[in-house]
Amino acid sequence: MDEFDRKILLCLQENAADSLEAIAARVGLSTSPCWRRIQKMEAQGVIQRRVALLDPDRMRVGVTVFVSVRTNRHNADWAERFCAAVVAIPEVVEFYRMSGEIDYLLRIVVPDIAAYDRVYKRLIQSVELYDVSSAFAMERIKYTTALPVTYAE
Amino acid sequence: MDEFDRKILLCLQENAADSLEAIAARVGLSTSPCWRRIQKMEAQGVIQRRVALLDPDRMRVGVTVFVSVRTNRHNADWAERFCAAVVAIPEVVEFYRMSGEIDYLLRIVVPDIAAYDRVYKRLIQSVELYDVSSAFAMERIKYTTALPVTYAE
DNA sequence: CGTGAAAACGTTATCTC
DNA sequence: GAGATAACGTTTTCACG
Repeated sequence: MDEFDRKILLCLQENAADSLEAIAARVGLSTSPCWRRIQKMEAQGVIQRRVALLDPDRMRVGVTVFVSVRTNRHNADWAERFCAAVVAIPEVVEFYRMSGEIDYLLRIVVPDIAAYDRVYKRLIQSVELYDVSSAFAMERIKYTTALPVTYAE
Repeated sequence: MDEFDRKILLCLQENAADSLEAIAARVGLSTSPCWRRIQKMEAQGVIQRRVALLDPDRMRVGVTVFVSVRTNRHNADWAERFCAAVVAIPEVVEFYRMSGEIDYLLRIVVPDIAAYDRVYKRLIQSVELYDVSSAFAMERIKYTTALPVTYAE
């Protein structure tokens, strides 16, 4: 991956609605090679897909909660049921298995604390959990879907 | 916002590359009213923008680290300098001011632990921090940019 | 890689019912 | 809201330098 590809990815990560012509102009290529590069990166799976980003406040999910989960049930069957239950909750937008003290970390978006409580109850009744702790975000200072392009080979 | 709008948003959050015709067919409208609804939601700012999502592994940023920051400097000047420094780091993809024990939470993406250490050093030399603790994600079980549409009015 | 051009396709806008 | 249509722009493919 060369400088041109990296520039194309920077553009597409910022704004995927731009025309091919506009992208080509910005990266310093003509449309044909620019188009060929985008096709190649889509075929390779570097570019996974294009999505629309919505305004959380206007969608009434302005409250972000990070939920740390600890378990005492370290077996595959439990993990499978827990993961399936969490993935099915639409308010859970991120879900990681962690190293260290905390076993799982969830990011949840809801309109208010009452709505969070309903999600929390759904969570704890899905499977047995050892410890669940919630931390509320007061302010979203940075949120980007754009990955750094500097490490790509 | 009615059921049609919500269905349109579900589609666009999944795949913004689909043609208007395909979206209209899926939500059960003809192209004209579907197009008008999308235009309206873009004008209102409900739909913020369209972006390309890249594969983290192929971009060599497969390692996700959550960094919890505590400070003893609770003044506006410090906060401004800290936020400006963090926002400028491309590896930081999410950055929240939190309630409770932790003052700030960052999500950082890097290729490996050595690269994380370089970001960590950049972070701690930017401003004085009371406590910084890192938690590594072992597995990304769910990650979506799609907000739940059920709360929108 | 670049240019240029043609065909195919999708979008936008308008109008009628 | 549906459906039709026309103008317009973009995407895609191609041949050639």
